[in-house]
Amino acid sequence: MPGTMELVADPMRREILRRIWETELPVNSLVDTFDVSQPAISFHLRVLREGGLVRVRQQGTQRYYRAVPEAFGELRFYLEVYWQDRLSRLKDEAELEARRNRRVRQLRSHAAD
Amino acid sequence: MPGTMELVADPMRREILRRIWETELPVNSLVDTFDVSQPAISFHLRVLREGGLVRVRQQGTQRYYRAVPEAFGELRFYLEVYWQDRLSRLKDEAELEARRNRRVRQLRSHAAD
DNA sequence: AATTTATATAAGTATCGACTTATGCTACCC
DNA sequence: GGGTAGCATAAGTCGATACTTATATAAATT
Repeated sequence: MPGTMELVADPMRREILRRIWETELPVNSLVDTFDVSQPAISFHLRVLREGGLVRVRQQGTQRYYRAVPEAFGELRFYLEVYWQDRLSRLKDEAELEARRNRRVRQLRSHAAD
Repeated sequence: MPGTMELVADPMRREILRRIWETELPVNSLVDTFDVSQPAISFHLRVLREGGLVRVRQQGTQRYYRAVPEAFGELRFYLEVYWQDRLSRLKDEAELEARRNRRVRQLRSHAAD
C-alpha cells in the first residue's frame, strides 16, 4: 500500500489525475488519449482508487472517474510543515505583503475621491 | 533522468533530505543512522545531486551534503498552479485573512495607547 | 436470451530501481 | 611514501511495478 507520494510519482498517473481533476471522465476517454492498453489504465485507476485519490460513479456500462482534491492535503503538509520550507514561507509572506500594499493603495485612492 | 517528483517519492531519500534540510552533514553521519550500506547512501546522494536537490562541500576527506530548498519550487508549482488546486487556495486565503485580522487588531490596540 | 459495449481481473513478462559486496580513488596522518 | 579514513564507483542480485494479451463480468441493446 503505497503512500500519496509514491502514487503521484508516476507520470502517467499524474496525467490521469490532471485530466480528471476538474471533470469526471469514463475510462475509455482516458484510454484513447494515452496510447496504452485499457487494462493498464484500469490498473492505474484501481491503484489510485485504493489510495483514495479518485472516486468512481457508475452510470450504465460506463464508470466515471474523478480526482479527490482533498486527498492531496498530505502532500501539502509534507512540503510545508514537515519540511519547514522557509523559502516557501518567505514567498507567501512577500505575496501577502504585496496584496496588503495593493489594498492600502486602493483605500487611499478611495479616500481621495 | 527522473524528475523532482520521482526523486522525492522514495522514503529513504525523503528522510535524507529532511536530515540535511537545515544543516549540512557528512556522508558517514547519514550512513550510521540509516542501517543500510554506505554505497546505498552514496548512490541516493548522487541521484539527488544530479537532480539538483542537494549540494556538496568537500572539506578534508569528508563531503558535507545539504539540501537546496529552492529546487523544490517545481513541486509547489505542480501542486498549486498546474493542478489548479482550489482547496489549497481557499486555505491560503483563509490564512491570509486571519493574518490580516490579527494585524488590524494589533493596529487598533496600538491606537488605543 | 444473445450480442455488444465498457470495464475489471488474471497471468505472464520485462524493465527498473534499491540494495548488496567488492574495489578504486583521494586527502590526511605517521 | 605507506597506511588509513571517507567516500565514490562497479558489478551483480532481487523484488517491485508498469506493461502486455487473454479472459471474465456486468449492463444495455436487439
